[in-house]
Amino acid sequence: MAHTGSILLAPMAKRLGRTSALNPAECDAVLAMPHIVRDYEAGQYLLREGDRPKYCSFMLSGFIYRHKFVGDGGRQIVSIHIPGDFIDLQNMLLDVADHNIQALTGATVVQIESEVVAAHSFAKPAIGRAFWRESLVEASIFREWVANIGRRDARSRTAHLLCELATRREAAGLGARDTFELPMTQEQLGDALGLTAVHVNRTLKALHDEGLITRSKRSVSVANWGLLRDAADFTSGYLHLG
Amino acid sequence: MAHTGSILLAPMAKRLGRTSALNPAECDAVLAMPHIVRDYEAGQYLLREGDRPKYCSFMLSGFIYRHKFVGDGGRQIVSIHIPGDFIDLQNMLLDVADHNIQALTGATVVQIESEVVAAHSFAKPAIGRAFWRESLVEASIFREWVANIGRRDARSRTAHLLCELATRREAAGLGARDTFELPMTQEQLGDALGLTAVHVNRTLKALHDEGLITRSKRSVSVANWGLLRDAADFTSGYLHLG
DNA sequence: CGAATCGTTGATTCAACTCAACGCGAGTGG
DNA sequence: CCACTCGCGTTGAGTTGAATCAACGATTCG
Repeated sequence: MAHTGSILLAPMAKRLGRTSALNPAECDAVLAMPHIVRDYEAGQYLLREGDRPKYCSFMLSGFIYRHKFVGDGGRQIVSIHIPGDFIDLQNMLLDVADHNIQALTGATVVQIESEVVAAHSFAKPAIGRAFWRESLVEASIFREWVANIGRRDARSRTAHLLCELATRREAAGLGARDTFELPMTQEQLGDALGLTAVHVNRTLKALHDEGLITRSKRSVSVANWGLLRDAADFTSGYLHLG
Repeated sequence: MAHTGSILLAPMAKRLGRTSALNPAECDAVLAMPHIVRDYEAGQYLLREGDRPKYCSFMLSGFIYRHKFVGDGGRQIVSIHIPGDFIDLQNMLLDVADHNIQALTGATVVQIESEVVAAHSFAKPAIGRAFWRESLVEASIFREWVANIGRRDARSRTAHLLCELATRREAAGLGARDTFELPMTQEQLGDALGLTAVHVNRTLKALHDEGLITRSKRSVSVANWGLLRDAADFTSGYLHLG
């Protein structure tokens, strides 16, 4: 179902306007982009490595993650997405997907044809800058993940992921950073952190015992932001929020 | 010294045309971009975290790498660049640099003001697509590095880096992939791989003893591409070369 | 020749992995 | 309504891949 001027694109326009100023005409152009809305079930794939993506997706609700498989059967989660994130701007100008995109929970996204995004981007430079910037911020997050996985120990690495998600959630207007739902299994956290599920369990327990976080089922609360941030060696500059 | 239509931009136009078709007018526009040429000495910084970059750089010769420092004094190299690579497209639309850029060897780059690149990108969409695409390919490489560091052991991880550099060198027209200069210290290789210098030494020795590579001083030769590729779990898809 | 940097190797330690068992809650079906 | 399964979390015991610590070679360069 294609819409025009749908209210469903308002969150996307808001996100683009978060760090890139859009004037009313540009904002209207974004809101008028033809799109479809899709719901995914937990575990469902949005895209698989080797596919030729046609759409750019923007998240309205749920959790979605992207991952790559490696030769020995393991896999690495390379990013975790929350409402307000774009999911495959990176595939927009690339023919073949180099990784998988999968719903972590039930999730709703709006999808816009890649060529429509490109057309708008080059028709109105402010829109193009906003989209391009989003893809550059994502690259910055990848760099931080490389550093996080390559050079921090399990405790610091795990704390860093929690700090990042808390900060991104807050920036997306999804609530304060001191309590948030994290519906990932410890297996999935391990795949994101380059650790085993068992070690994630022990690490979370240690963070809990130190009084940095509290846990219940699948949600995490930050008990002491300052201590967690220090443990994580976290600074938010790489998120380019400001 | 600003130039117009300089022969120095020919490699850049060639690179942009490698995967994105540019017609003669677009190609001329690229060649006419005002730019300066700069030489850096080994170890010199092109940009530091926290700086506000003004230029986009394209490499003509040498090796340049980008890295981040972490809290405990360690650092992580997040990318290694060879002639024909763009170095800070990612900083083009971001105000503050989130990492350091440093010359690994003596290096020559052409620098173009970020705003000039942006202006050309939006004036001629084919040029914009080519630049944007370059930044997306770089993001894809970051994703592979996350997976490489997070989920492969030292042997496979090290072999993977060698395969990547060999493949990128060949794609850049710098020579066959079976022998190439790698002027990095083992300390630097460790910082790129998330390993210690000592363990890099042992790992390279093991790859040598297995007959996968040969070494002399600071250069590496691939002795058996098939075996090295298998050890590395390497496939070139993520480089988006074709 | 001396100093400095980098590479090499051995001995030891440790962080994270592996293997294994058990607990627990949510479904599910007899 | 209970027994069963299944997925996930938790914990312990033992192993291992990589780090650490330390010493010594090799090369370059002033």
